[in-house]
Amino acid sequence: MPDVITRFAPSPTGHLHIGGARTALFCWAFARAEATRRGGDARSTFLLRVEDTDQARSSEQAVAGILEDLAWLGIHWDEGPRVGVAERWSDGATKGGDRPAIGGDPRRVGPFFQAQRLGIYNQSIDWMLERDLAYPAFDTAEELDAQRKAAADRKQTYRYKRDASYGRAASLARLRAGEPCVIRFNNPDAPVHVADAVLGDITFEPEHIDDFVLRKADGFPTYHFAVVIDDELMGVTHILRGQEHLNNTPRHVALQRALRRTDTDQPFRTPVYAHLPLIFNPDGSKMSKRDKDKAARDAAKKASDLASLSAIVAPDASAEQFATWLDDKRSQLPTNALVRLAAHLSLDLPEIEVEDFRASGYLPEVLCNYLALLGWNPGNDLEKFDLAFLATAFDLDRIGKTNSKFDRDKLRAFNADALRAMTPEAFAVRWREWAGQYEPRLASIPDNTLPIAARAAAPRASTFRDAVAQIAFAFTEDEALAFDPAAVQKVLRKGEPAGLDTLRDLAPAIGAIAADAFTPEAIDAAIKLFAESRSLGMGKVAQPLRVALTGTSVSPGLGDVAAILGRGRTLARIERCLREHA
RNA sequence: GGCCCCAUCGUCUAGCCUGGUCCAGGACACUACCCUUUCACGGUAGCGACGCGGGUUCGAAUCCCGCUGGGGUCACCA
Repeated sequence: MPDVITRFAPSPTGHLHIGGARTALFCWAFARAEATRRGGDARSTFLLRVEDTDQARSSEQAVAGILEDLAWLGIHWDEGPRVGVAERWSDGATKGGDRPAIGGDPRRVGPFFQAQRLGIYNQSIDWMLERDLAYPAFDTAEELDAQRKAAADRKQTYRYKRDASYGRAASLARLRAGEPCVIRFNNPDAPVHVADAVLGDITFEPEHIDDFVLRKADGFPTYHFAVVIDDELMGVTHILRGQEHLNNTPRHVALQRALRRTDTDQPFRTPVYAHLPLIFNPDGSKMSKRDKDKAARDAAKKASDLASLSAIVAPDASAEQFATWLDDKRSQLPTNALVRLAAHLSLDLPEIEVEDFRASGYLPEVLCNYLALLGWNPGNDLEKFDLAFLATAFDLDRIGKTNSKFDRDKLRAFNADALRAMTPEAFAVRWREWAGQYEPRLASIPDNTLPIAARAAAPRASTFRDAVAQIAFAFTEDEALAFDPAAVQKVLRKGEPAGLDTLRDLAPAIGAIAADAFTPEAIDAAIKLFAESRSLGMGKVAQPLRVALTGTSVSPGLGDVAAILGRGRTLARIERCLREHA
């Protein structure tokens, strides 16, 4: 059976978008599952190609970020840029030591950066030029704009088409003379049928397909041209991509029909296309980086002191930039400025890119699981599954046609379930690993205490970031702990006996536990014993202690809280509470 | 606006191809109750959808047509 070859072809103009991650996931899963279904000697190849033909917007930094995000998700490519990645998944945590590489070029179809393949594209351009399948065009941007505007004024659709008066010989001469120009496709007037594995057969009439540009004036190929050449040369058999590309497909198919390989003279093959439904925000808008600006802007406008906010964003954004940003919905703040502003406003920025979900403390396997459910399902009630399952069960015929809205609540619920399913020890390992990059405060919790913190936080957290918030009391200096006035009034002052008095009586019982026996179980037992000995309800005893240790009336279990703090800090906080509220 | 795609609970969806087993199943969210030292977790129950109108048929969520609605796309961006 023939091999199955899929590809993910991101444009390195920014971070990996969540929609792109899903496309990559589907491409990866399909190659694996389809090769297995074909059986025999069918191999699967998932390749990664970087479409960096936009010189102005592409960056090496973006490439690195995208590769890193894909690797983090566990979507490993067989061919493509070679990078070292940490091995994950087997035991849930990152392994130290060896960093196996992923990527490479065993079939010698690279390079995988389009900017390094200009010679390849130009060979085909020359081939087409010779046969009048392509031709140079010398229109300026202004001329084209004017023509488009004129067409719009006449309420007509603009379509670039070479007419009979075109002077081919003269144009080729100008091209040879080095005059700047683009190369356009001499598109034959024929209808194009696209057989889409998801959407079915679609016909595009020739009057809607124009003589689009193949090579830009800067010598770089356009997306349409590079994608067709590379998919052929790299042997791609199945193209899975977002539905926004559906209207591009007839161009690609028309090109495939016109082209032959310059090495073997074989005609280009048309791969199987599968256009994926799109993913939107809950309100139906496009998920875009601007959503982060919008959230921050809305919060900033509600804040009272705009001048101080302006100071927060400096030096990443000037005061003028900030002022502009506040009023202009389209303007964007540098990421660093945005992040600091959000932190200052205690605002959670909406996650849009994979990096955002990572920073928030989602598990990569959960993100993949949730993403897989957006536009695909196994056909039954099964919702929780892993990459290994996808690699066998994924198929094109179960991809949906309808666009979906990204439901962050459901993702959070899935992540919360996964966190709760972990042992405290496993949770602690991955929590620590995450915190190394995103939450330095967790370093203050010693290794032997972290599982206790994990156990305390896990049932109350949807993400690692949430989990940190659950033990935030531990990050405050004992003498700096803030007491919630309402809690003090209700828990410490009111009642008979008053909570403060109960706390004073309870303190020695806690203090009686030795430092090396200061475990959650021992602490809970001491509290319970004390309550029983005084014939007091647990609430009467526990709540005053809770306020003393955390400053609030809401927290994880007291045994855990006290154990996280340790004997010394626990007693110090009780002592301070009694002193401050006497 | 032209072209193209889509249409089941608030959301993600199963069912549709191969009409009857669907007064439509699951998940998230929401509500109530139970558990409980707070908050959670957990448990139980509940609320909640076939966009509208025509056909075809003994029978339609399922097939056909129209309408409406939503989305995509119309670059020397990808």
